[in-house]
Amino acid sequence: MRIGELADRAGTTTRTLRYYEQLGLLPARRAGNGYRAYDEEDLRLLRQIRTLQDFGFGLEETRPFVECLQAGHPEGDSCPASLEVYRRKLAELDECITRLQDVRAQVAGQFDRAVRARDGLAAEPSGQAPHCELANERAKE
Amino acid sequence: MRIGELADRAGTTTRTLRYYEQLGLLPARRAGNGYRAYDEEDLRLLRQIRTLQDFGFGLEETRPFVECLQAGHPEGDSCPASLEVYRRKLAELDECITRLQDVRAQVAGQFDRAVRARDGLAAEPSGQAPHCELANERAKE
DNA sequence: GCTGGCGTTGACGTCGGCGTCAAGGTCTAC
DNA sequence: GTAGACCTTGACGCCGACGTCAACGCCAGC
Repeated sequence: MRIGELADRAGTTTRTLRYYEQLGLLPARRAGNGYRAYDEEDLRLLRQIRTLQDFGFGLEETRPFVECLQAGHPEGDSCPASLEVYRRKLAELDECITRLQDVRAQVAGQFDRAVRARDGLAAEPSGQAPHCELANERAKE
Repeated sequence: MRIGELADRAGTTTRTLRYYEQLGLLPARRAGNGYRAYDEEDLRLLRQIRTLQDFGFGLEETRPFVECLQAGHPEGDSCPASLEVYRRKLAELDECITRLQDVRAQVAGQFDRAVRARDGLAAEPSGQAPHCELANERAKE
């Protein structure tokens, strides 16, 4: 199977596949003419990558899963390293969700206050600003 | 007040202030020597921007708030355009949170299945992959 | 006058995950 | 033999919000 067909079957593009190869994530054998040659197993690897990406995993995070499959294990998550990535991701998701809920509450508060102010009902002067950390992390220092 | 002092007082950098000016977000008057000159009102504008940024607003989304203050209103969210941004942001947050919770459930499911498989308990062969849309939106088409 | 600490503009680098173009090679069908 | 559908590598573009460097101007104190 050549690159175009694999891309089509996985619902992605040739550019993406070359990029993955460049990262060493999805290496390809070569045919005599220099064309990349893939097989059904590569399609599995690729699908593993895409599935994880759909979950928000970065490409580097998918690497343990791919290597696990390449090592001959039945599933990409049959290896300890993959499970560890799952654990880290779950923690990350929890933190992210918590932060977003926090932000949502703060924004809703600001919104309500602003609407009440607009309606003439001068509530508390709003005190000080909420000063959160928010979604796309600024919680560096 | 010059750019360095304003940056210090707002806890940001001069590069950031020049960038905001470049966007037309925080224009500066000029002293005779070409130095940017700011006053306390600019500090307010800047704090408004930073507060919203901490909530995850993009710079362009802060523009209505800044313009509202510049127009002389008591608060950045005293104007309809700002309230509209609040509304959009709340909807965006809700969607994002929902999606993340969805992803979290799917990842947790995968994790549990993998752990059970590892422990020898061959549960259902896992059927097909979850195939979600996930956090950083891939839900394009 | 000279050092040091401010300021100025301009331009390139960063991060991820590719898109898009350019200039060519390869293979198949007609 | 030639069109056109594939493939190759290389390189630049994009998004947002700045960081960082270069090369220079301005000003205060010694």
